[in-house]
Amino acid sequence: MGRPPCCDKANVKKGPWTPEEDAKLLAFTSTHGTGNWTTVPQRAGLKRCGKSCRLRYTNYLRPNLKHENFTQEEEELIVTLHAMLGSRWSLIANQLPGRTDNDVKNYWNTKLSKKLRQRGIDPITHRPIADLMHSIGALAIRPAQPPQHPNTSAYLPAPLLHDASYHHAVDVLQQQQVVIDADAPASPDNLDQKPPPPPQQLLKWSDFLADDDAAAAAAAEAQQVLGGQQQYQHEAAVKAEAAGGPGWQAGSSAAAGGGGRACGDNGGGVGGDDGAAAFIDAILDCDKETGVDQLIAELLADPAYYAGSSSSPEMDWGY
DNA sequence: AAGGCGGTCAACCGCCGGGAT
DNA sequence: CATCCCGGCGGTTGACCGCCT
Repeated sequence: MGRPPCCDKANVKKGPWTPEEDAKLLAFTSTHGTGNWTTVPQRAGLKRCGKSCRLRYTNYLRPNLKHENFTQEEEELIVTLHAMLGSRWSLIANQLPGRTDNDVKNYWNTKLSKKLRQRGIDPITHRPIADLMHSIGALAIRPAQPPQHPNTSAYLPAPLLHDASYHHAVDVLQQQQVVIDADAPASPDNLDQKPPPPPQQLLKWSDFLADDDAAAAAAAEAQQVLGGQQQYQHEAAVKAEAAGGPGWQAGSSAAAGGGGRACGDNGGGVGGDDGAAAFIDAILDCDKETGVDQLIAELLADPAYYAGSSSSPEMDWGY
């Protein structure tokens, strides 16, 4: 059971907002600010739930919102950030001035994911669908392998980038002596738990597990370094595992970290209202330090990445 | 002209994290 | 430490609109 409703639903208006309601809310917020949304409806003379007021304001009435179409630059940024962060729309929206998380989410669901699919890219993993099908086919002829470790992210998806680039990114990080297990310091026990994958195997499910686990753990490590602003989804994945459910979804964003990060100090702690933006900035900074940003840029510019793209090295979304 | 259908997007719902008490 | 409350988030829904037949 979740929390009880935040307001008396019987006496609350639902559905589309009228211009009068918008005017009331705008007048109230312009004079009183936006604190304590639960009291806003009453004080503003609205028969609305406080959450509804907050949503209406943040998604529609807030100053400096853009209402025009997304630009190509914004599209590219969304795709890049989605590859890195998964469906963490608020973080992505923080990098797009004037856009809300709802805007970005809707645009992704209605436009961008379709474009990616048309290009032969799986919008969830950002991998070529052909690769995924190949992997599925290869898995289908293998005997099932139970998870080797109780805390493994057994259901994490495969790396989101091209395997070669993904593993290159991991190599880069490992060469920098990145600590890849955030939950426990590196130790012989941990090494025992995660033996290196045997070489010369074209595809092995446990290889994905090891890499994803490492990527998720490294992302969590980076998160710790960044000041714990956001609880990384690796934890959620572990929790989901412990609860008996698949942790792949919760861990997907961590795995989407592009090979894990544990960069140095990014200029102190991250906090306050700019925390999320600073978090993204820190990730991007880390990518620059490790060269992952270059990898992503190369991937996005690579026609082969967008399987249907025939010629242009740049992203051409025009249809 | 009208009904079906799909796309878009505003709004709602339920859950979670964190601060306050 | 436990509980309550609030803001925020992501997923989902449903109304609306335009296009097609």
